[in-house]
Amino acid sequence: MNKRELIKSSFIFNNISESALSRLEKIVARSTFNADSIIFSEGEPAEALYILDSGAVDLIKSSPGGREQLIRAVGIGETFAEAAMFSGENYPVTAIARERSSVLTIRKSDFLQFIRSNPEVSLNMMGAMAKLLRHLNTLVANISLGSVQSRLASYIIERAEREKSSVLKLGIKKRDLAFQLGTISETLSRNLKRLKDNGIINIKGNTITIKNKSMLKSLINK
Amino acid sequence: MNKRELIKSSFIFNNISESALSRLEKIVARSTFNADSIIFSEGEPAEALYILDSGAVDLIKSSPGGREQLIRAVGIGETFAEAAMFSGENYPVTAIARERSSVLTIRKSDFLQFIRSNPEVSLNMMGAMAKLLRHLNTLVANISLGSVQSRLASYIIERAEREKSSVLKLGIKKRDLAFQLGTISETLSRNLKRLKDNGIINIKGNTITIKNKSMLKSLINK
DNA sequence: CGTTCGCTTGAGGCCGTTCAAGCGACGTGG
DNA sequence: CCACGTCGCTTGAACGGCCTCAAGCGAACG
Repeated sequence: MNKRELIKSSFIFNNISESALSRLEKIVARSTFNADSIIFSEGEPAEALYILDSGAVDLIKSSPGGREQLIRAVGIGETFAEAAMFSGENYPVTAIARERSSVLTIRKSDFLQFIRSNPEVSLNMMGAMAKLLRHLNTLVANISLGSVQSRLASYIIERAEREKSSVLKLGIKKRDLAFQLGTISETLSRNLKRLKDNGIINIKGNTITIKNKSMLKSLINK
Repeated sequence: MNKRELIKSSFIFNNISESALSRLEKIVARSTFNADSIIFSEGEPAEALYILDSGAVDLIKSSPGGREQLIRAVGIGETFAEAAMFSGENYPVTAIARERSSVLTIRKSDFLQFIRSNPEVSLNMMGAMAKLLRHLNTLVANISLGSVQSRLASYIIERAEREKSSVLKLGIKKRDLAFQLGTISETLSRNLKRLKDNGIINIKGNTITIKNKSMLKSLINK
């Protein structure tokens, strides 16, 4: 997509005026990252706000021991590194491009100056941050209160409802799904088997078929 | 504290103009909650922004099974229910007054209208939300990547550094500390014992003395 | 002096991890 | 075209962390 179109289609610059859009174009840069490359690392000085154009970006936290936790899978048109704009000096997470990805960047000082004269962008920004807060709230609850079984159930239900189908083609490796659920492939494998053994779903290769949606729903938060 | 003073001392209305302060006074109400009473519940329609005046308020998520996870212990002068102002219709968490607490409330519509004409408040609000995002990021990491031992170690280190002392008077029941660390009193008890047995800390009643700070630090994120 | 409260300690069990092995699909080179 | 490697996934065995349930114990208090 061309830069102008992309800016307009992003959540935070939605419905922006033409004149503001022109000013924005001057302070927005585009850059590209290869699969598995790091866009920024936790603890680095924060310099820019990012908007995902194409590809896939994960925000993760990692422990000294090498374990990782997915914080957010960034959607296309979404911003990331919002918190770095308004508090602290460093990025709180690491951003990794999972596939070859194109992003827009706005330098922190440029962005802060820009929103001063565009209060409607502030409102959008607060909307975006509020959504994130909600996301993180439920993430905390999912991790601490729910089992892998429960997180897997919500994942399947959520995707089924989004795609309005009871047949899901995963589209990602099970290893990556496990990571997204905060576990490892062995554990995911065992949990899928359990759901299958209980007659709740069917699995064939990379495809899951929901056989008993209400039982699946009843497993959430257990 | 009187209302005017309190508003001025809160983070998001810091350095506000006199005229704005006068307008604020008209839309701010004060209310009081007894210990262990619920201020609002997760899922309820969100009607107001809150500022903690005095007392102690916890924001929690609970599971159908009755388990709870502390999301945030609200500090005095801090706002809560920010996310409810800018996204969605419902509160994402439950707010409980742990002691008798006094809070200021601003109705959602009043607040949204107010910030439109006070862009500096928007900036403060974004600062507050950004801090929260950071807090939640580290909370997720702590819960999912670290053990109870690790969370306990960070808690002790953090308090010791804040209070600039290697002797800590807990000031809360161990049961509540356990909850704050996302565990239960038995597990906390065992972990304190382990630290003591390893010569890292000393415990006498409600007081912890750090004997080996570097070893304690090395346990964080393990 | 007995009850209650907060805390500790023990026994047992569950969930999820690690380590290790097996297995089918697939591709490549002999 | 087959043999052999790799890759993604599954399955088993063992282990460990944390929870539950239950009991014990000292301090505070009526």
